[in-house]
Amino acid sequence: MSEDQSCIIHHFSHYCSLSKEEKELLVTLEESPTDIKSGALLWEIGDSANEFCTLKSGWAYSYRHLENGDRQILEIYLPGDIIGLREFAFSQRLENVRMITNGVVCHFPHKRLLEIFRLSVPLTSVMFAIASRHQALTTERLITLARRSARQKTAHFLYEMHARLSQTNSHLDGKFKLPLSQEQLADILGLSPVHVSRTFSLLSEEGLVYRDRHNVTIPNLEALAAAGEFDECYLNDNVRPLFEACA
Amino acid sequence: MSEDQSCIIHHFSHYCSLSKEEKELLVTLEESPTDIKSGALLWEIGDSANEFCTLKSGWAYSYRHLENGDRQILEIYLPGDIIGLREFAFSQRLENVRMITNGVVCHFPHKRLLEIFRLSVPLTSVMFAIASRHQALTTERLITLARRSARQKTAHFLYEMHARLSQTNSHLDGKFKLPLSQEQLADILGLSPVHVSRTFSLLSEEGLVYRDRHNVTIPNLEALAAAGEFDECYLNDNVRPLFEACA
DNA sequence: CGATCACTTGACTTACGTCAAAATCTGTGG
DNA sequence: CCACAGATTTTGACGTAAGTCAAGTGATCG
Repeated sequence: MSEDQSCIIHHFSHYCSLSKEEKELLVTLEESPTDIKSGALLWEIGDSANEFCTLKSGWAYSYRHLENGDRQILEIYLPGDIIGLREFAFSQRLENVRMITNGVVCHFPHKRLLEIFRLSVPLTSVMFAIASRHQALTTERLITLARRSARQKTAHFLYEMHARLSQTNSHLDGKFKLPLSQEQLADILGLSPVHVSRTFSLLSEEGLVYRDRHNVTIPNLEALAAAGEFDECYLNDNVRPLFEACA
Repeated sequence: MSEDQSCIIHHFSHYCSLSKEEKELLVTLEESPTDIKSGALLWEIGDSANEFCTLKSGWAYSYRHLENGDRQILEIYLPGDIIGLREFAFSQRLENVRMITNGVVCHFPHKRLLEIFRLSVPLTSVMFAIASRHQALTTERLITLARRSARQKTAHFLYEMHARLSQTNSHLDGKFKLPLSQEQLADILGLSPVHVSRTFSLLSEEGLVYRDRHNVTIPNLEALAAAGEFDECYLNDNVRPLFEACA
């Protein structure tokens, strides 16, 4: 596998420029890529947790069921993301993970992370930075879910997806494919499916978001960011150069 | 400063037994303890982020303001907690942090963390484990805030506080001091202050929680856990031994 | 002993949920 | 190319948890 094809290297390079050795170390995390079908489970709550996955292609999501049968989707994973970081401290899975589309994942055991710790301070720092960025993302979503209106939640989510996709796919230009049903959107946003439908209608009337099946068009990104009170800071802008760590 | 007084060592020991050298390394993180008054800001959003704090004593909380003036409290910090992990990847603070009570904090620069990365794989693992446990906590709160009723939110929060306090203070036995106003509770739980008041009345009528000023009494912990749909897993039970890392 | 602050209680409003029916899309086989 | 079945999505009527406003009741403190 060439380094250029590795989306994990692409992901890491975002934080810090990497030496050849570090790249080689990372490439080993993406051995044995496995095809996986849309709708398939990667793992379930309670499964033993001793590995991470990198998502080479496709979308996935993690979720939990509540006692009343509601489902909360916790995270949407996009190509290049690492799945399962959350459970490094635990012996069991704390959440279910399921593929949204067909995709390819690579498994690597937690032990490999310890090797990284041993071999490269820069990569360790990047892993830590990724975890902390992840945390920032979750926090932002927490604020949105706890406090904001359906309109703001939806705008915020769509803007976030666009922003995250832009990172790897530079010329989206306000258009992207969102392979999620409204029921799934409801489970992400903490709304009912019918209210998601109404909210999309509203956003469309306002000219903020047009949607045809799974194709989303955002004519004015700034307007949508404003509608969702989206705070740029937490995603990219201030990602720390970490040059001290890498130098 | 003796090692026995160090609450950071106590905190870390929870994850993994530490060698003498590692303890010494940790103790250096708690140099220069600083008194800090109730209500004082540790930092504000936008401040440059180049250090963590350990909280030796007292309570603190992090928060953000929304555009409509609402405030969301993101995290309550208890003695032994590390504040500011979230911002390791960022150059600026993403949230405000304020003391709830008088307390003592110790500052240590991000660079020290890189030293830890360099010097000790076990400590690096523990740092990572702490970050991942933190993430688990935030995720659980996200689910609660997004999906559950005021009664469940309140029960969940109180149970969580009790559980976290029990970790360092073994014989609480259902009684503890909660130095938070109902307005602050509202800002944590995503409710209005008046609804917090009503919810406490309800919990009290149900015999689940009694409260006199800032003193909370929980006669039946299991009943409260059930009311809040509290899932033990995510806090302690499954914290990974990490022996492989330490051995 | 007022003055200020935190909490409680009640009346009314609102955003979102629920239920159920209608409309639309998707795919399959004839 | 059409017909039909099963999902999704939309629309409408109605219910409810929690918000808002405002007045009242305690605490705490100079």
